[in-house]
Amino acid sequence: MRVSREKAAENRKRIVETASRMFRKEGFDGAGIDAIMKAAGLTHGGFYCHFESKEDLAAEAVISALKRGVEKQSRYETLGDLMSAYLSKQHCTNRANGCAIAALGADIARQSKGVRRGVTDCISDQLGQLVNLMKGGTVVSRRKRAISTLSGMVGALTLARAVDDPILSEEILKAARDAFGGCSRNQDE
Amino acid sequence: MRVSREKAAENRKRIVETASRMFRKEGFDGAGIDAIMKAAGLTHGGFYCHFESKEDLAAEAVISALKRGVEKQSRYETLGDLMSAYLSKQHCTNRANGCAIAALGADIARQSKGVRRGVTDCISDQLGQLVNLMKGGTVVSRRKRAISTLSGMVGALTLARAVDDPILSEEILKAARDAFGGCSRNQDE
DNA sequence: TGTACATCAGTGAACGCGCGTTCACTGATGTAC
DNA sequence: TGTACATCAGTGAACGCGCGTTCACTGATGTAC
Repeated sequence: MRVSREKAAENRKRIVETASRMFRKEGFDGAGIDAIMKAAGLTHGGFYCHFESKEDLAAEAVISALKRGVEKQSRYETLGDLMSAYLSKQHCTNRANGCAIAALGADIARQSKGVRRGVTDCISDQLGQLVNLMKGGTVVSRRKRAISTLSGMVGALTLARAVDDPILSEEILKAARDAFGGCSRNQDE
Repeated sequence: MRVSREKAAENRKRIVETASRMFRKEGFDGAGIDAIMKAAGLTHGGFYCHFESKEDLAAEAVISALKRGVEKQSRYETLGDLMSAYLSKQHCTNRANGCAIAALGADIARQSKGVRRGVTDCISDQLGQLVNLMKGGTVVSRRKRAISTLSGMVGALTLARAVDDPILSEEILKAARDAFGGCSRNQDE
């Protein structure tokens, strides 16, 4: 049966948010439309009232997750605080609500143009924010440090999650926190 | 028809190598058994003469790729050389023959115990090698730098591949080369 | 404001397809005498 | 060394299943008068 425009918009939003979490947890192929719709409290048939295809939803869901991530990141005042949060055991365990780049990793490169364009924009935004957290040095130097810091963040989380041994996993997170959390100052100073 | 034991062993090896490349290029879900066997010059039915399941092959293929990667890495005498190769445009483009961790990324964390155990061992080996390339500082400091360097490598490659814009992609690789390639010396010295 | 009709979000059965896996069969290889 | 038989790597058809997608239908919502 038909629902109000308001309710429909709510449903659509809920589908995107649910998918965003499920894709991060289970991967693009791991989360099916039937499972996503069920988790959003609907039936799979209605999916195509809101989206053209699964690919279409994937683009929206990833961008939604990344935008939220950029927003969350903007709340930290120092690089150290950001790093403690990003490279925490909590973030490492909780894939569904964390960084979409680390959660989807290499699969992003295999996705449609829509997904990749959105990801590119969000990474640019994230780098811009990181540049602002860097202290000292030229703009060029700060930008370089922002890039290597983001690389370290994503890589460390990927490694910490890939590894089977909790001790090694924690060691990776700690080493990366120490290495990248403190390097907001230009080391030439 | 039956083939000689020698030939069968060759075939098996070729399946693992083909799968190793195809998984890295197309992901675990992207490469099907039929396609892998065809690429190896066989038909899909014979697959189960060699492996118990696709999961079984995945574990072997990933470990094979990682071991080859560790071996390749051992040929470099300085961290700078290793970084130039790892963070090259060539490696960024050529996913099929490159680092399995960067190529499969977050999907590894979603794989079976067999895959993850093998990955853990190989990462440990890779870290051990990186420690040897680090100059100056204590063993603890070198180990920490090895971890943050590996994180930076994997993260930078993941980002450079995820991004849609070739200029940003190249910028990421260059920034990471500069940041991590030169940091084999302890910065406290 | 009330009534008649059109719209369309959501339902659930069905479709086609590709996947991992199984199976009866083949025939060259390996083994026993 | 030669012969008879057992083995088993590889073939190709078939199976069952889950997936993304389609479709006829429902009935509350929105609209036109």
